[in-house]
Amino acid sequence: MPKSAEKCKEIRDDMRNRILHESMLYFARNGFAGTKISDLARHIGIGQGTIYVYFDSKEDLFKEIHRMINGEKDIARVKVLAKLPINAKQKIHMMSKEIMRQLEENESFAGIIALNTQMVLEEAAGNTADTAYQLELYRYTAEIIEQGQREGSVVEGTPMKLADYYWGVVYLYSLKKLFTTRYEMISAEDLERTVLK
Amino acid sequence: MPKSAEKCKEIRDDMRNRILHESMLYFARNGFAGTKISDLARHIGIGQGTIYVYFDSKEDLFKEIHRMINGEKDIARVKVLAKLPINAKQKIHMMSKEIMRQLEENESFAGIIALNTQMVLEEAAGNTADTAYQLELYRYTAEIIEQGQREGSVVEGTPMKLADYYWGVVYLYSLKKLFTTRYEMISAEDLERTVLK
Amino acid sequence: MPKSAEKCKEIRDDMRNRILHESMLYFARNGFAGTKISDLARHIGIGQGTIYVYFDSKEDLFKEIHRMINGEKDIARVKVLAKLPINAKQKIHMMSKEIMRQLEENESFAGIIALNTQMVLEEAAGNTADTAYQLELYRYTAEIIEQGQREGSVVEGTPMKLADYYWGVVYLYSLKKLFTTRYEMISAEDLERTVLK
Amino acid sequence: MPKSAEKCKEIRDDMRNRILHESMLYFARNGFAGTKISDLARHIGIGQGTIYVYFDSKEDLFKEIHRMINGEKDIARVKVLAKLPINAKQKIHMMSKEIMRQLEENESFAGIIALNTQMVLEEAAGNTADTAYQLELYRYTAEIIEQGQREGSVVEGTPMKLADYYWGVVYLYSLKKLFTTRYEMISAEDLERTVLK
DNA sequence: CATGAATGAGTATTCATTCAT
DNA sequence: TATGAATGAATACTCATTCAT
Repeated sequence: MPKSAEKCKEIRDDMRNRILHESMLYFARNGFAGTKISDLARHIGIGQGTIYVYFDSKEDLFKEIHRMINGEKDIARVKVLAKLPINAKQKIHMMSKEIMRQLEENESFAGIIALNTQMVLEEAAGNTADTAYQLELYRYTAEIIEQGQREGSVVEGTPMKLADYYWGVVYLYSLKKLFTTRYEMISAEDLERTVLK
Repeated sequence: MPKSAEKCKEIRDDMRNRILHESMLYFARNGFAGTKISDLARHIGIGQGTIYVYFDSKEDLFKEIHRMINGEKDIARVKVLAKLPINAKQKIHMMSKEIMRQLEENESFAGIIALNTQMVLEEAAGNTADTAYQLELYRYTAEIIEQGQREGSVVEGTPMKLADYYWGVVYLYSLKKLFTTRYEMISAEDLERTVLK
Repeated sequence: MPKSAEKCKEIRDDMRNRILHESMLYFARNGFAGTKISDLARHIGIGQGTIYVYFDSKEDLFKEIHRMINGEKDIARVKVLAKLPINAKQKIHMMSKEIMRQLEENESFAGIIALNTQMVLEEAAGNTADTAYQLELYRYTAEIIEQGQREGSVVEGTPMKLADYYWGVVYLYSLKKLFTTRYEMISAEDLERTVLK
Repeated sequence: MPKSAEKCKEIRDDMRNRILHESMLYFARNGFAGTKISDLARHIGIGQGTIYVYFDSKEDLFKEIHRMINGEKDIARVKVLAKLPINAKQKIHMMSKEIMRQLEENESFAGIIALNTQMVLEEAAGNTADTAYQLELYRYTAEIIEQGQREGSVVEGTPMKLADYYWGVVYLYSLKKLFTTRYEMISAEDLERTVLK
């Protein structure tokens, strides 16, 4: 019965993605050690056992979340941006606008950023494969910054340091979004000021 | 022959402070859930039981750390700064220099900032008493920012939002200091750019 | 396929009662401090964790055992007895026969009496709610004794003191039943002699 | 310096006896497992370490208490009583009076009886040496009971069972004395009724 | 000797994981 | 497949014992 098999696969994928998605925010908020499977399951609204139908272990789930995050193509945008034949200031404008929009509209964005940055911070021994993505993102940003420095629109300093600073602030407001309800979001201009003169 | 009561008290106070201090950095690095008493004790170089001689529970220890942090008087400096008869730009210069210096030299500073900000982020139901301190620090900073806006040296925006942004960046680099060894610290100028025109 | 809710509830109730029952005898024999959860679990034939699925703590389990004991309705029998239109001597005969029979046949009876009396003995600060039950049992016994004194079949003395004495002896032989294997049980007549002329 | 050595020994003995004595009541009340060395030391009013100057371990202390109890000569009295050329009823009268007096006046008596009986109840594996004493006491009492049965003043039944019953009641009121403050003591006559017609 | 701070083996409790239904 | 009751390894906490003062 190919039809039902397909349907089945679809249902499975739906559940898997639901767990993956809901878990991401939960882990981002509570950290790995601070997340209990029982709490997570209740939060998702499924039985504890169900998680183990789709993932081998808590750690496996966590890794899969990271794999999913890294699969996201928001990197592509920055990559494209870096290659465009416009000046750095404009690139930074566009990038900052886009980031603030995502942070506002896309519920998952904050989680993705938070988990990603936490991973980089922790430098979990040898997780080079995962952090590679982050570095790539930073590298493209640094390229833009370097261009800006040549053009005189960006402040002096190691480009990588400045890229790191820029994304650090994005991380900061991802945390705020994840944890608090009452806060005033900074503007794209505030964000840009990390690097622009 | 009973031990001299004074000596005893002194020994107790020393050990208590030692635990409190060493634990702060450990908690800041690993989080509450991620900290095992056995590891913590080994890290401090004492027996597990010793921790329970001085604190009722892991949670109690964590609370006492926060109480200690809040007892710190770095607030006083900002308070004083806010009242000085100089312009806001200078105040922000001084404050930023001081912060970066502390971050560089004082091992505990990063831990204090990190734990404090995490606490604020979590705003765990009714922790109003504890977060009050943070707000005070923010309030004085906001005052300086307001002054700067009147003087034309500080960008537009809600003063509290900008103060929050400023200290957010300090938090960011406290995390870097706590978690990573290889990173380039931003300069006082980079920090100032969050609020200065 | 979710387990049927009914079935679940039933399973849970069964296990809870099993733990409650088996623990009662164990606590009665070994006391609260003398009972290790690990031993208790092995004795019941379940995992240690299972106990914590049904009870919050060792202390909670102990309290629930007492609550269960107090819920027993052996009191009802004495209450009924006290109201019957027969003479006190007969009442005491019947009651004593019944008690000795229970002690012989019902494995739990000794445990119930032992825990109950221990509770009364300890009068743990403010346990008034729990000891109330015991007092009720004593009160009805005292009523019978008073009747017997009017009828001339019961010895002189404060009725409550004599009721206390009577049940004290029941406690005594509950302990023997719980702790020793080689002993000669007293007869209903021996028991009656505590109060009958 | 023989003088000071003597003095020293005396001081040592005083402390040892103090610990032994105070511990007896504490153990009788709380049981072995329920007694913490720290609580016991505070109760006696000495440092925890001091106990270990005089006793090897908690268990050693417990054993020494039993050794002390068994060294008591109240047995002698019953032994003498058993041999006197008077009738059993009188012997039982005298014994009961004496027991109730001790229970009233001698603070330690209740503790001695309680610990002793608990030991017998627990039949601590192979503690035959210790329980032997108890059995001796019971044997003499059983002799008196047997005499009483021949004389017609004592009820029928295995003499050892009746002796056990008699001393069981003494144990019962030792417990009351140890644990409660508000209770009415039974009279010597009440006690006698366990065995007398 | 007397003390009480420090300790770690022992005990209570939690939580990721398994498995019968 | 989905469930949640059961589990025991991991973790928090206690307490008998040691030892420097």
